[in-house]
Amino acid sequence: MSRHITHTADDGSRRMELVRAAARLFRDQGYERTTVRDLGNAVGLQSGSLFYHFRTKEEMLVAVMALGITATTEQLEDALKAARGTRARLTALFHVHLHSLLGDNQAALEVMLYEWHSLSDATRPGLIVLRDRYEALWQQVLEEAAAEGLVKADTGLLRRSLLGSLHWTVQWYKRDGDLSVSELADRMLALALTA
Amino acid sequence: MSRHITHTADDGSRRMELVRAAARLFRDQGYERTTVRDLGNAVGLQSGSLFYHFRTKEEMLVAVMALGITATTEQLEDALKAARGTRARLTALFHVHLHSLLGDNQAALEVMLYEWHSLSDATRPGLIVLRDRYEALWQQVLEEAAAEGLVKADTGLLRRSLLGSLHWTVQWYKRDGDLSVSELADRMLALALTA
DNA sequence: GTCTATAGGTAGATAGAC
DNA sequence: GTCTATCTACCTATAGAC
Repeated sequence: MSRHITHTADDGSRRMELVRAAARLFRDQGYERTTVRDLGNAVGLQSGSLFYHFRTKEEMLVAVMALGITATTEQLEDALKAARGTRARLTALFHVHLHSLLGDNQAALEVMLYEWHSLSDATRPGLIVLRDRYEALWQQVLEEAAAEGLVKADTGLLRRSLLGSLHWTVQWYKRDGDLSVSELADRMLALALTA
Repeated sequence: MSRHITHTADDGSRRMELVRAAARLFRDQGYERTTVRDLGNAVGLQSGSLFYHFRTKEEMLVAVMALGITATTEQLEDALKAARGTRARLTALFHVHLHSLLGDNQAALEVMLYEWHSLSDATRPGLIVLRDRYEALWQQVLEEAAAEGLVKADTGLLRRSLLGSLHWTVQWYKRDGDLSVSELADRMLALALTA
């Protein structure tokens, strides 16, 4: 009765376990190179059994991506509510994003960013909605900051540039180095400030 | 006798034709989803005939990537030589990079940036050398600019942030919009300047 | 829910004729 | 150099037993 449900919430826990395993595999090997046998092994199932939980392999990719962007959006909403003042909200943008991207067991957002071309045309629009909701939070804070002169006024392009900078960190940041994620967030914010 | 040569220069022209077609297909569909039959069709060959020119499909990917980064490096070297003054050299960084990434028939650099995980461990080091040579040019100019107070002093992180911003443009820039590549380069440079 | 077994398709690569 | 033909391997997904 609960087969093939679309939502990504923490239900049956079997499904969620699969999504988390898929996130790590898709990030490390790429979606196409990850086989359903790999996915089964990762959770101790035969490959055929996966299709009780998901209709197709692509449905797993969509679930991973949706998890990545919705979880990050929720974290950002909470952090923004707690932040007092524009400067604190700017800080929240950078910290939440980088921790979601580079923190432990945080593969889902990276998959969301780097596997767009593996999606079919049918599934892309739904994820675009989720992405736009996240970016709208950024846009609001940036406009507020620009009004106070904290950042430059070209906020639309600034949003895209900053998000690009942050997304790219997954390509070079080494967790075992001496730069912590929080330090990195602070230094990247400093680069964006006008003063 | 000239089978399976490694260099990417404009030799036989057949090989180069293949590399250019592969660049477009790899960019549009991704490396894994592009079949050797697709590649053959694109140049009017049967799939088996490709393997006279390249030992493996991956060798084609490496050729595409090497072309993308070396061609861009050469263009940047030329532009930097011609530029008078630090400000002009900064401008060259942004313009060359974005035209190489977003200009007509410029798929190779994008493949270089977004298909790293499709490379085997054996082929990656060679491309890293080429990438580092390109980024070294950026680093030099940024340090020069920082010394003059044109950009912030955290040049290592600045280089990575700016390159991330520029790389990400392929995800949202629309060539048929009203923003030209040159305008975009100028506006992105403006965001990076301290004043 | 998970298993075994396998259908049905397509992938990269090779061999030998021309 | 390119073609035809094909090998071998592996892929996603399904069927039916338990």
